Amino acid sequence: MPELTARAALKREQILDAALEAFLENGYVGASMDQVAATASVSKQTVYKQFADKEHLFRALIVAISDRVEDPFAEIGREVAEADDIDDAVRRLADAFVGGIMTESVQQMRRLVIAEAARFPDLGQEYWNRGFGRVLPTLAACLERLADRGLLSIKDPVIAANHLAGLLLWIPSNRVMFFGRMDANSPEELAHFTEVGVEAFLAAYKKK
Amino acid sequence: MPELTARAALKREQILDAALEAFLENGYVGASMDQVAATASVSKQTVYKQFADKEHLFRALIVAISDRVEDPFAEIGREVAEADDIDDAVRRLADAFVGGIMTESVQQMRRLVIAEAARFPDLGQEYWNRGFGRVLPTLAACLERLADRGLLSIKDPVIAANHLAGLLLWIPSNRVMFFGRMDANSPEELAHFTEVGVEAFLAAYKKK
DNA sequence: CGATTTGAGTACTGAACCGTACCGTACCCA
DNA sequence: TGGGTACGGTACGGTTCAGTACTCAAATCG
Repeated sequence: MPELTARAALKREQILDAALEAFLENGYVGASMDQVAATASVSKQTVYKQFADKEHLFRALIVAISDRVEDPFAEIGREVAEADDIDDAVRRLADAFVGGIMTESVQQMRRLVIAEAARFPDLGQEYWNRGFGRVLPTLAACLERLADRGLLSIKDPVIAANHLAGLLLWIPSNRVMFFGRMDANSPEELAHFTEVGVEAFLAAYKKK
Repeated sequence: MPELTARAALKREQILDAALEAFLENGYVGASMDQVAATASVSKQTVYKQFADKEHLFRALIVAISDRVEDPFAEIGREVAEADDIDDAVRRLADAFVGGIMTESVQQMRRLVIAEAARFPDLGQEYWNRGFGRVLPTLAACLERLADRGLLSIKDPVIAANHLAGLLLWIPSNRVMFFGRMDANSPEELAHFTEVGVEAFLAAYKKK
């Protein structure tokens, strides 16, 4: 593992930022290494010193981004798991969930990874595992705890977590994916979809 | 509207078939017109006689495919709407729905359109409207009829239809999108996801 | 301060590809 | 049967782009 100098590490960040921009805008094939180097204010020599070729750059980018996905639900999850008002608890969980995922950057990455999943299936796997694969168990654990406390009625916590995600995200996520624009959902619509999703989840999973 | 000779129409079909294959495999930028012509067993001259350029070919392909989406739920929808056993009715609806959508061709097109939605936002719209936009109202109408007959409890039929779709498709569709392979879901898993999705939908929307 | 490394800028090579042009053949219609 | 059109094959011009090479200035280090 070659230790990078501070300067080299900085350049590397610049290159990855530029690569993110280029790949998001034009896809893997459409993005050019010249464009990346120019946007990064760096020479191609420097790019190719850090990354063997275009494919290595792309892989490094996806891995770096998916690593950066910190789990913002760990805290809200722990907190909500001990709440007493189940309606309010699920609602807060849903707000945090939707707020964290229906973001321009997350949705753009989602589209990019999907678009290249046929070319780089292992990267799709990787991104899935480090992204959703990390927040979903947290969500599931939270729901399981609420079930143990007698507030929800759940057979399979992972399925329940997926159902909550599907109820909340199916509509707005599809819109962004197909319409190609983040503003496919107005904030009011997003709030509405979240609300009716929460209601459906509670109707299905709330302890009677 | 220039009338096409039978021969020209045949060639056109061959070209569109080849274009579908090429674009699915390599995306818009990655697919080459030479490849399309070769796969179609046609000269480039013929390709460019029918389609002004690559973009026109792509647009024509997407429109042709989305037009081809006949509504296979109209019949099953009408039939199920008058059923008496609500559990069985929803289950049959779900089977038809999942069976019709979790198909290799549908999922591949879905990925392609999503991948190019940033480049061709209007095509994403078009595909959405002619695809989901046609089957979803059918589903909603069916659910509404079941609600009118006192078997379901539904506020907004379109939302309910979307919730059913989300419960059924969120997991397997995401798998295909990210894993890049259709066999990301075994038939057993697919059946399981469908079953638990139906159960959750019934728990949420069945008339008590 | 001098020597070595780093990197920006740029030019270059080879390949791929879009769109066009040309040629010779097969088919179609009068 | 003969003239014209459609078409397959192929070659070509122009452009883009990945990856390499080279020059020279600037930063780093002994």
